[in-house]
Amino acid sequence: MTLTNNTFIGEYAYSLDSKGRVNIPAKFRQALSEDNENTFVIARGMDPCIWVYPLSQWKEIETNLRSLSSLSKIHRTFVRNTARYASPSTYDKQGRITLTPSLIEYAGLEKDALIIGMVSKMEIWNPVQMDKTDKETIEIDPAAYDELAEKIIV
Amino acid sequence: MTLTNNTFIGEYAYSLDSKGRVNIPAKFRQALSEDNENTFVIARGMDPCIWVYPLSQWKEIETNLRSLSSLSKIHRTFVRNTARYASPSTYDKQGRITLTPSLIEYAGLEKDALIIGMVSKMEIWNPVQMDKTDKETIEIDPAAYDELAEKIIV
DNA sequence: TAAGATTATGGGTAGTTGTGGGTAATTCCC
DNA sequence: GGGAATTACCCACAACTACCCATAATCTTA
Repeated sequence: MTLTNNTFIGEYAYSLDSKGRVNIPAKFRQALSEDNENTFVIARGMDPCIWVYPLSQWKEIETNLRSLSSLSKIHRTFVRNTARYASPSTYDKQGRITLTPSLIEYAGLEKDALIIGMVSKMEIWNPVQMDKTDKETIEIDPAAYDELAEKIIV
Repeated sequence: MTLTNNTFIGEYAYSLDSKGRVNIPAKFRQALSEDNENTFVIARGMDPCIWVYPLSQWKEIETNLRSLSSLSKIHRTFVRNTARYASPSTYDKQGRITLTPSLIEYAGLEKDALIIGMVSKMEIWNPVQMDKTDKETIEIDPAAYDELAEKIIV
């Protein structure tokens, strides 16, 4: 059963091998539309994890980045911080993508990798780090949730 | 895997050899469209680094520079500073371009060279200088940065 | 439940990439 | 115009990466 194109939900536990490869859940691969050419773009997440975009999604981000002028220091910095750690990765015959050493280090990945569907993209976490972040998040400001409630219906 | 034509993302650590040559990442070379004739234009960056444009991209910049009137002192200065240190460089069979001594000095390059994809162009940094600039960036106006982040959904 | 298909994980190999250095051609200067 | 210095082009090697195959575990289907 395939959900909407390029939409990812659910959580999967995989392992990172000695060559820096992780499996992409079969369901996620099936959800990828043809124009992605079996390719994702991996990048630094805002949290200590790796963000994985379908190629088509990333291209939209690139288009937006192109519209920023390098005369502005803030724009330059933003483009640099966004593009710098990003890297395309096509999955192999077995459905694995290769992560860069830089991103593996950033996310603190070791043997285990937790893959989480984030609807338009996915995240790769060290399970230990995920636990830690979960506990911190419990103390989220209720007022902030009220603000969110106005933007989104669940 | 090739992304969009003339689009550069990711970070690569290379070395500058005794002849002033640096490698262009293979992925970047593959992204170059045919009409660039294996040629880049190197120029002074706004930050202490070297900007490397695909030839076709540089030609667009030239067109834009033409539209600036020399009646304005700011325009004159901008055109002069931009054009003055710019120089075309075709990569050799091994994929390396030769940098000019003037630009090497401007960017403070020594043995190590950090190449950063900036979507429409790339930057060459001395890694030490990049670290320093990174730290300064923390003091960037967070409000302005957040505003950008809202315009561009990553 | 059994057989077949799919999925997750490990490892081998050939081709590509990054780096150093050598030689011929060109440019520059006296 | 001749010599020195610089530049452009070529070759070689080591390290790495992408691609391939193999196997075990899991899921699907008849």
